[in-house]
Amino acid sequence: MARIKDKQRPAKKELNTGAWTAEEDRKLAEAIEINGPKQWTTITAKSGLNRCAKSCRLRWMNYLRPNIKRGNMSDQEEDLIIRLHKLLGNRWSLIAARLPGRTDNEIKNYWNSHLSKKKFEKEGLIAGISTKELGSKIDKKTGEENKASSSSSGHMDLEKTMFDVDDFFDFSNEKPSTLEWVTKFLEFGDA
DNA sequence: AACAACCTCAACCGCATCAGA
DNA sequence: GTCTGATGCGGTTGAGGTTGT
Repeated sequence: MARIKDKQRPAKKELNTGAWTAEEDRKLAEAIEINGPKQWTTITAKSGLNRCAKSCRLRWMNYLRPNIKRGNMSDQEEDLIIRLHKLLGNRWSLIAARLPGRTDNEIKNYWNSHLSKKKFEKEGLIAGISTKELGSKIDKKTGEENKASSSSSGHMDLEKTMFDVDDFFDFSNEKPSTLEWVTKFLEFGDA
């Protein structure tokens, strides 16, 4: 899809922006096959694509990468996202790392369009707020709670009252001990 | 059928962090 | 230690599709 904003933006190096074509996808995939999904500046240069490295990386990560799951989220996946979001907040890449085949962008979009609303509906019912009233509490565009109407989101409360997630554990690697802790946390949520 | 309002999601932007010189 | 380019991440945008009136 072509974006007006991108078309209007002055082209610094006449780079292509906007929606990717099938031909661009093919060129990018070929370049990655040769060079591997690293060194994006090299890939960009060798592919002959008139795109910036950042754009190529994003396209690969969110669309062209093998084993990407497309289509609806399963109930299990949805449940996992909700729990991980409660635990980690908006750390989409970390959440995506626990959902094989899902991208951070996809999870972020899914959260903003589906789950944040569900969350507020649930919380609204508990707090005695009708679904209609929730409309004014939730930002129409993002589905997030309006800052003016509430001081903090659910996960922030958890972080403030219990511990600092950043300090408490590091999800940047795949250590089995870390996974074990998270698994225990999630099992605890089931009980 | 026509229009408006709302929703979805691919893509971009700005910033932070990392790595090498 | 610091500079610079590359990479990664989260927030945001907006075109196109869908649903409601």
